[in-house]
Amino acid sequence: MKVTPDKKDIYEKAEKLGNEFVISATGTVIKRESINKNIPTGEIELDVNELEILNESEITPFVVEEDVKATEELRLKYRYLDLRRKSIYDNLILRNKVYQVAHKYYEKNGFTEIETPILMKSTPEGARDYLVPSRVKKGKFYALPQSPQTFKQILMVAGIDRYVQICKCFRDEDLRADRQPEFTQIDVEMSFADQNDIFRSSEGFLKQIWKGILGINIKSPFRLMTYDEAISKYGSDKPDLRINYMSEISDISDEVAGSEFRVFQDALNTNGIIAGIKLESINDEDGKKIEITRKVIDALTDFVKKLGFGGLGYFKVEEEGNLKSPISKFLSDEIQNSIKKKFNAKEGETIFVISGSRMDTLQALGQFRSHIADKFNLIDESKYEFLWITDFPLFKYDEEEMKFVGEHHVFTMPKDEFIKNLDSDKREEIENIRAHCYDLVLNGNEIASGSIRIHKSEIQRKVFKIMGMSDEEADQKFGFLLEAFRYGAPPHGGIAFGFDRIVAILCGIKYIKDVIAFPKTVSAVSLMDDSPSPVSKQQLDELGITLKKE
RNA sequence: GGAGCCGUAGUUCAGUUUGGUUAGAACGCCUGACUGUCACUCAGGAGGUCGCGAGUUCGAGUCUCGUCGGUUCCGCCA
Repeated sequence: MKVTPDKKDIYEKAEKLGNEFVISATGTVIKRESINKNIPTGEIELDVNELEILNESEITPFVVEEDVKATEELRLKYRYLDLRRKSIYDNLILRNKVYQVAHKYYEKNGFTEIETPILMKSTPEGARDYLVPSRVKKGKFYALPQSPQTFKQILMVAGIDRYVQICKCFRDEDLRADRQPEFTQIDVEMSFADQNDIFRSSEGFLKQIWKGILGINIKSPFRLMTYDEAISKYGSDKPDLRINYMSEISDISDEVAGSEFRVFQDALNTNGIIAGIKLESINDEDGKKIEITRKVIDALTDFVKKLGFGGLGYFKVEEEGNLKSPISKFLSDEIQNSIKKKFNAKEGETIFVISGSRMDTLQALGQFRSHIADKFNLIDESKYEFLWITDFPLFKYDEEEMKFVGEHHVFTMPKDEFIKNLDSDKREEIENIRAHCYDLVLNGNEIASGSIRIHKSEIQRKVFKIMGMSDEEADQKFGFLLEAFRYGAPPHGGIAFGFDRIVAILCGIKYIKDVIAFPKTVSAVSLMDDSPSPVSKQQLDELGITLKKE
């Protein structure tokens, strides 16, 4: 804008303008005398002949600028100011585009969007529910849905054979950078669908998103990996396949079985394993070789110690293929050679080894892999690595509660060959049951999860029974679903996408708060409107609620 | 429930290791100068419950304990 002092009234008004004022200016667009190519409108300006201040702004609690300096706390309290920043605004615009792709894609493929209730029955399985007291039925409560799971299954029974909904889900659990107490899912369910039908449909959806929003053609079908393979090779059920210069995990229990090394013997004697992962020779940004020094090893040892391991074994492969390691003196040449062979280890590479119970060891190596990848920048950020993880266990044994709990959710169909194990009372046979259950992983993030569902009440009852739920209990909690299955329920299955996480990845950010207009803090508080908040005694009385004194 | 980090002008931070005079800087804000700025510049100025509460001490922003808030991770999240 150009305002010269000869236009006295306007000049004086313009002098009063401050940051975040809302104004209306009228004038002639003219070419700038001094062109500034750094700003979009840098070649023109407005020669103002009318200026009106529509609304003034007080001094803002923080300066609204792209490179924001304020803490997250302040930004959340004054969310409307933070949302004025282009980067946050752009995230919401992108989010909107993903909604539109979802509506169009599923509409085009014959899906019907149907809303399911927000006030529903509390289901005790899974996450903690957010509860809503009933005024009319005092002492009774609704729950906010953890997901519309039971309703969408009922819709299948009702003959709505393709359902979709972009819906809010609520889980009263502790939060993380990628977890909010309320979050958005794209919830999908199809009748007469097998796993492949769900996969093809979901891949088509994600292709549309990536094409429409990033202009990237992603390849499909996506890679498949069973849960067991993911755990044994990557120590995680959501491996990040963008990591370079690191080998898969190898179990070397057989190779070192004959060694005298106490730590290894202890692991084997307690039914554990010895496993490791290899770091290839790597360079820093200047192309200089990164040495795995004593200092580096010490830091990595601290890392595995924090995970509950006694220590970290390592072998540095030197020239002529010798293994340099504090523990090589315990290992015969033969054993050392077989380790080298197992990892196909070459000069300049380092093999890291830990031992313990199988699952703990593999998962620790999985975390170790991510940790190294972060530390040495081994992640190829240009890639989008989609991966289906399939064949999850149906149950896992909860040592604390001394009972089986659903690994995915309780409505998941076991794979055919394991149906007979539902009648077993052996822990191992129950744990071996694999389910028609799948997660979609992108760059190490779980972005969707689903399963083929149980559509027969007798199988559902068996599953409930294994989880320690009697028929009476099952009827009380899920009777409506079991009953529905008695009236010709079609086979069905579905998936739910983590909408916030997908949008965050598309925006290239790690934290889902910045793709949500009004997010909550890690203690589930909304700093802007200060919720949750106390309510009046009258409100509580109407609900028949008395607060306990602390 | 557990662990780590953070909390000092309006804002972002330094100062805390090793307690010691009047708690500093930058940006922002206010006043003035400047007829071409666009991270303006220049001169001047205001602005502090060092999150809160106890304790130790002659003396606490600094040490101890507790507490509140933010954040990251573990547990948890069918």
